[in-house]
Amino acid sequence: MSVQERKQRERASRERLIVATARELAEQQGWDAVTTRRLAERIEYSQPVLYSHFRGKREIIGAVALQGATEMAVAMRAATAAADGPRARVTALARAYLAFAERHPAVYDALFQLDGGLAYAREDTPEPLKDAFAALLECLSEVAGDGVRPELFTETFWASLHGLATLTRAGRLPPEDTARRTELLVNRLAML
Amino acid sequence: MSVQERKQRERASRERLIVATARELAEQQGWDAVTTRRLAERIEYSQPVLYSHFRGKREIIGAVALQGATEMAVAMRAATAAADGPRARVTALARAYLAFAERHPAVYDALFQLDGGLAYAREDTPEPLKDAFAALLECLSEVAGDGVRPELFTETFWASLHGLATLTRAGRLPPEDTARRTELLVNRLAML
DNA sequence: TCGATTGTCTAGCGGTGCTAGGATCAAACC
DNA sequence: GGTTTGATCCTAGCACCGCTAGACAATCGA
Repeated sequence: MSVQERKQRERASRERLIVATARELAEQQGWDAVTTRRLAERIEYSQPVLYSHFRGKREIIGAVALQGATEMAVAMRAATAAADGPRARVTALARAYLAFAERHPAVYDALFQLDGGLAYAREDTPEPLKDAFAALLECLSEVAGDGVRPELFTETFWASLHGLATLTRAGRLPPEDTARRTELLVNRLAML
Repeated sequence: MSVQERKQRERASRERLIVATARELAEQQGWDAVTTRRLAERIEYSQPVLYSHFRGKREIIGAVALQGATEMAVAMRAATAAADGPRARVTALARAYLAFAERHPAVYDALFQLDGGLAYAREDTPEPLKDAFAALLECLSEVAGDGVRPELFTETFWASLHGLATLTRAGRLPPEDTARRTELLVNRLAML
């Protein structure tokens, strides 16, 4: 029995290696550079091995996205926990969100821009994704304002941050005024 | 001379055909389906002909984006012109923007999601792009509020709409509440 | 009429995601 | 202990991608 268990462990470890390598490659050179050939070479296995762990490239992106969601939730909670009062919390959240997107562009893409084959905003949504949304919700609920469903407010606030993050990174918005735009968003959207 | 002119006309006409066909194909089956081979087949020329008009696929996307920018500017101005008062104008603008993104997803992608090799938010930004932003600016200036640069307000409002549009279309936000989110955005961001 | 130019095509390069089928090797059974 | 069985992994290859070199035909200017 112990032999089988060892093999299972090794298999699980190799799967983690694949995800970590894919993520590393994506952060270094962008997702376009993450080809099955390059990925296979880096983990020192042949291409078909990837397909014994994942259905295809899409699922690998999905795996990176799930990892990223967990980390994002942690980052959001850490940022808000360190802040005092609703206003400071929302500001910290917004800044932390944009910082995460800027510092981990590949993970952010896997989460919100690419197709990782994951279900969002549904009952069968994977737990890490639900939890990342919950982390936003926890902070934003207290500033949603009267008569506005916290979920709806969170979605809207999140979408605004997402727009800022993506347009800035794609060179559609000049990066200098990011802080001022963020401030404007917080001032106007949050009911303090 | 007239022969040369005729040839120039024919060449220009073929270029329009390429852009129109690329756009059509993208609207029907998504940009992934727009391959140089398929595109060449549809216009009934060989692949290299495309490269005598455009440097590559990226430039074709860029051409579709410029077309789209012009149409978007027209659509935004039409929507705001038909509305009475600042509030109605902003609401109309927001709805028209999201409607445009939903009805012309491929054009929207070419404009704001894909790399068409265009410069944004700079001096050398192509005129259609500047004008599309100007169309937003015209409407949003009057609700920017005191002490807020209209350009900065427009960028922020635009980014929020962009976030809503992309997250909704990518299945990250449930589509049912789009109207309510839009309403919330207008109510909070615009100073009426 | 003859070279030069222009326009277009066929064929092919190196790359992509993905898979069929064969080799290898360890565990299980007689 | 030798044989069979099953899991594991790799080589090789498919159809497709963006893009381009080089051959060929048609047209133009002298």
